[in-house]
Amino acid sequence: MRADAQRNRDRIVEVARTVFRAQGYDASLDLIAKQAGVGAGTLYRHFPSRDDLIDAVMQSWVDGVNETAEKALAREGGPRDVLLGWFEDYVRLISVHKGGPAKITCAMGDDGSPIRTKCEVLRSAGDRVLDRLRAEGAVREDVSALQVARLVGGVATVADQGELDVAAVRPMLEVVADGLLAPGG
Amino acid sequence: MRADAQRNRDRIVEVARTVFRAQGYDASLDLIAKQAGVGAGTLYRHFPSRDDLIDAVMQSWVDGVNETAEKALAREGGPRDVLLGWFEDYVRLISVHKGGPAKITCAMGDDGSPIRTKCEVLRSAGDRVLDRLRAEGAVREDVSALQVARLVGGVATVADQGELDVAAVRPMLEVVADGLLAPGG
DNA sequence: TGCTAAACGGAGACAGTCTCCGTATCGTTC
DNA sequence: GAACGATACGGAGACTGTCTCCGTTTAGCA
Repeated sequence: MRADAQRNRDRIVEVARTVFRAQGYDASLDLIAKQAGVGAGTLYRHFPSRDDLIDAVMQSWVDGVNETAEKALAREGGPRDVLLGWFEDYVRLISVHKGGPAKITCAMGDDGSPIRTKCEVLRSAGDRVLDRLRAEGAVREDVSALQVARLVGGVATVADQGELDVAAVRPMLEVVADGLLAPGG
Repeated sequence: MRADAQRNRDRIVEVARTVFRAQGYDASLDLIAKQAGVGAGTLYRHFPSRDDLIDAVMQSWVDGVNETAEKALAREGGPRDVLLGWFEDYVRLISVHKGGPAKITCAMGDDGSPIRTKCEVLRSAGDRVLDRLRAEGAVREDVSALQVARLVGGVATVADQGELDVAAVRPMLEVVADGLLAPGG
């Protein structure tokens, strides 16, 4: 890639990050282009669709995910605490940007999504946490990690769109956690 | 209201119902106006915001909700079956239109929402089901009916946006049900 | 220094939202 | 049944956002 192209691309992503954070993922792309000091054509050449831009914005964020999963695994306490801790972190992670929970949860399991790679990181992090708990026999076997991600993602989506605070989210996560710890069937 | 105004209003709602069902709640309002044979001004006078129109479209649908709750209460079987039956019906009810789950779940608990009245019907139906199960001591007390509605609504939202089928939704609802039946705390 | 492939950028086509205001219609009153 | 005021209509058009096309510019190589 030519040096000027790289420069422009970087600037677009940087501007998009701030704008998305402030206005959500449906902010005007032309505005982002203008703020980045490039033409609309340049933005669309680098990022043919909105999702492609979102994917780029999320790149740095991904690193935090794995770190968080490690933290969850290292947590003291019983399975319920580990699970709840991870759920809360997970919700926080995917809620960094407004509209994020819906975007991510929706893309999860959709192999054609432009943000697929980001979802995989999240999923494999979730897998690690669940696998450990399953190894301890603490969590029911008949629910896949993908379904857990969707459940918790659903809670996060509702919280995000309804602008609920942490206190309102916690009890819902408890229900999900208890449902997973219960024998089920 | 003048007779011609009433006629136009009715036609707009009828057209909107079909268009929303086919294209989702973000269909073009100008198109709906055109199909109803009225000017854009007429549509916007009757329904200042999109949500006002959605509210009107949902009116007939509300009647089905109470009926469904009665059905759930009359269901044979233990608390788990009653709960799961209601959850599945609930998801089906709010998923009649594409985008419905997010719209409804989001408005739930928001007193200023134009579709507030519709949500209340749903909530009171859910309350009746939960109250009966609580009276039997089958369901934990520390989770409100609103939170249950949000949990199940979250599942429905994810299913709607990710176009999941019933088979994928069922296990998630089971987790929620088991979480509610579990002692918790 | 000159050349060419690569990249730029912004005008403009298109689509959707929403308002404004001149025009038409209803229904009431005499 | 004619006249009138309140009510409602409708569509042009201002505005905003998306996305493309193509003439112009520039980086990087020889």
